[in-house]
Amino acid sequence: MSASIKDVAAQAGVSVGTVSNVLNHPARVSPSTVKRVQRAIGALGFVRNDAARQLRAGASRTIALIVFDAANPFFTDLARGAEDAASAEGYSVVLANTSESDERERGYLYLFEEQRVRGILISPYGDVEDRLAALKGFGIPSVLVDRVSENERFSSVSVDDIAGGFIAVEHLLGLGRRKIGFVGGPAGIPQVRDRRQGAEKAVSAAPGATLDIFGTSATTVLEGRRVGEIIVRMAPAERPDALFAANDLVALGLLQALVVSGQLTVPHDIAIVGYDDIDFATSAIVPLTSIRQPSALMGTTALKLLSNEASHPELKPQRIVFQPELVVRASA
Amino acid sequence: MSASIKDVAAQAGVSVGTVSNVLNHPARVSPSTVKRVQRAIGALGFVRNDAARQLRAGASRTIALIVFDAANPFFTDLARGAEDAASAEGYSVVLANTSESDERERGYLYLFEEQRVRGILISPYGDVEDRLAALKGFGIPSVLVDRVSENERFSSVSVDDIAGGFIAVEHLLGLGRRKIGFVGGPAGIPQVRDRRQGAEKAVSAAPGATLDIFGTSATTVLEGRRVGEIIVRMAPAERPDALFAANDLVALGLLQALVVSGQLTVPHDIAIVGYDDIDFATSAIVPLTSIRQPSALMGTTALKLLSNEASHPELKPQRIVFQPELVVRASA
DNA sequence: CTCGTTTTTTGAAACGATTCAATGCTCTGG
DNA sequence: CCAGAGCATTGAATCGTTTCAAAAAACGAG
Repeated sequence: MSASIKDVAAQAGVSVGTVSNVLNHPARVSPSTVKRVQRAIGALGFVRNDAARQLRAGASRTIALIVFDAANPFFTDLARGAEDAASAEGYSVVLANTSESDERERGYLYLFEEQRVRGILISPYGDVEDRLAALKGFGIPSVLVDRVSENERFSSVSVDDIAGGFIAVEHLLGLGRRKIGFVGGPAGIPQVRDRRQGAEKAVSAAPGATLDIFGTSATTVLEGRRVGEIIVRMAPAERPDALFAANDLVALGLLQALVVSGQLTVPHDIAIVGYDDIDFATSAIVPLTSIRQPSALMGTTALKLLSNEASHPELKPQRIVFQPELVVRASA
Repeated sequence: MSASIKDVAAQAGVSVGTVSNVLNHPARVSPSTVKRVQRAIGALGFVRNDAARQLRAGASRTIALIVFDAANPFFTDLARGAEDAASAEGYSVVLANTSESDERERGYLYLFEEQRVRGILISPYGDVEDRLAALKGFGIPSVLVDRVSENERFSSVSVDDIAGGFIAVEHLLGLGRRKIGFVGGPAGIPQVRDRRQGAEKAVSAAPGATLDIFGTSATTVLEGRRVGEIIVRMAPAERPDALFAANDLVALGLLQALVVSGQLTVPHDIAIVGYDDIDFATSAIVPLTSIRQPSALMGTTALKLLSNEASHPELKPQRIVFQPELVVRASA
């Protein structure tokens, strides 16, 4: 259908080898030939067939980024960071969204193995480390983002979520709150687990403070709203006076439910702290106090790590941990 | 590095042709052989090399979705719709974000041509129709989303933005507002142009009503905030009493600026209507009145159209237009 | 047991690029 | 004028699949 390197060679009156050299090693070819070949390329509208190139050369210039919630601004920020770094290094990033589905996550890993991508940036949802290890064996490295590798098998770029949970709840305790609620789930997700653990640590250091757990099936606005409605209906004596949400989406959902109820005000009756400090946190009904992660920087860093490992497979996995930061606004 | 079809053939004691048949036309192969080959595949951890497959077979099973702002929830919703439809039809969707850059948009188009994707779903930012037409000539069809084709060259799935702009401003006029401001840009983007045009239509039908234009360099929260600060500083007599924002991100930015100033309340002093009805509109400081687009449905529809054209290239371009819907909340 | 038919399997030829040893040039110094 | 060095170019081999004509095997009917 479209022109091949052979057509270009014929048009320019040279051999296919020369055309390939113009494409890949222009210095090896005389300037006049380069010009002639480029004219032919332009005339025919020739575009390299990446499949053929990859088949022969072995490796592609594409990096896959797999996230479990592409709608979460934290991940879109992270993706932007990764893309910026990628285009600087000559890679392209394609994004895959698994929508919190183990099955889709496996599906995309399989697809990217078929495509022999140069590397994988992943914020894992399910249990995929064994799978990633197998891929590494076949020459496809991965870097985990927003999660550390269970046994140091992979490089990772993450944030100290335990510290994040700790400073969030410490802030609430500092405001005099004692009956803290943690809202988030599923419990299996490391981010959720760590943030909760940090919260527990802070609570156990404060005499008289308690931590109630409100589980969610996903960290979304919808689930936050659902839990918020439950909290609104609780007896005043049992109700928490502060909530720490596993991320800002959940926090926004909680906020909505409380405000809509008309019975509870934030932060007076219930203070709320979120996590991620997404753009929308600022423009919430009650601007959200949140824990900031350097999302774009994490993306950039992860991509650089990956690109490094792609060219030097013998490198030892590196673990990079950023520190989170409390951003105080109106909600707590 | 990884096992090839040849290794599988050797392991199973059959020819490569048979292995290929097991993979692609299992019915042609005897059940016992199928089983033997599958065992070999499992034992070796064989995964098809997509580059080789594509090279020989010509077409891939990947569809590209190119958007200019992946952080905009409207596009993530649309992407989700497209992905759902894609997995139902056996395609995979990879997402590319051009971040409102002509250059990146061209770069991704080139990449996807190199990769010979099966089709392209694009919400164009720059002027790319000629480029897309060339791709179509090479057997790569495209469908435009959230934008119609200038001269019916491509199928498109869009919303009647003129109608959307009209009902937004009509609503503001119905509230008694007369000094309307339109906030959005760049003016070249069709979505912005049409919404503004609809606004103008509504204003010109209302005696005594005026429309001021406040340009932005992008439809982002940041730009909305910038314009909001300008509006706060305007002399009361000159200030609009209602704002229609080109999308919800801009509207949220405006809202932030007005609320932060402490001098103007929404909707009392200034009413605001946004566009897209993103999830976060509900949880805004002042819940946002907005124009809803059926984003996920648009994604699904676009993908089906594309898949159709991929298998029947002779089909005439189709234009599907959805009607927008006013969602009234507190801000107007 | 043979012949014809149907089903299963084979193996070589693509696909379009890259690579690299071999060849063809053009100079330069002696 | 020639040998030798240094560039520029060539063209065949290769990557891992799919495809398809042809061979082989299996089966049934006579």
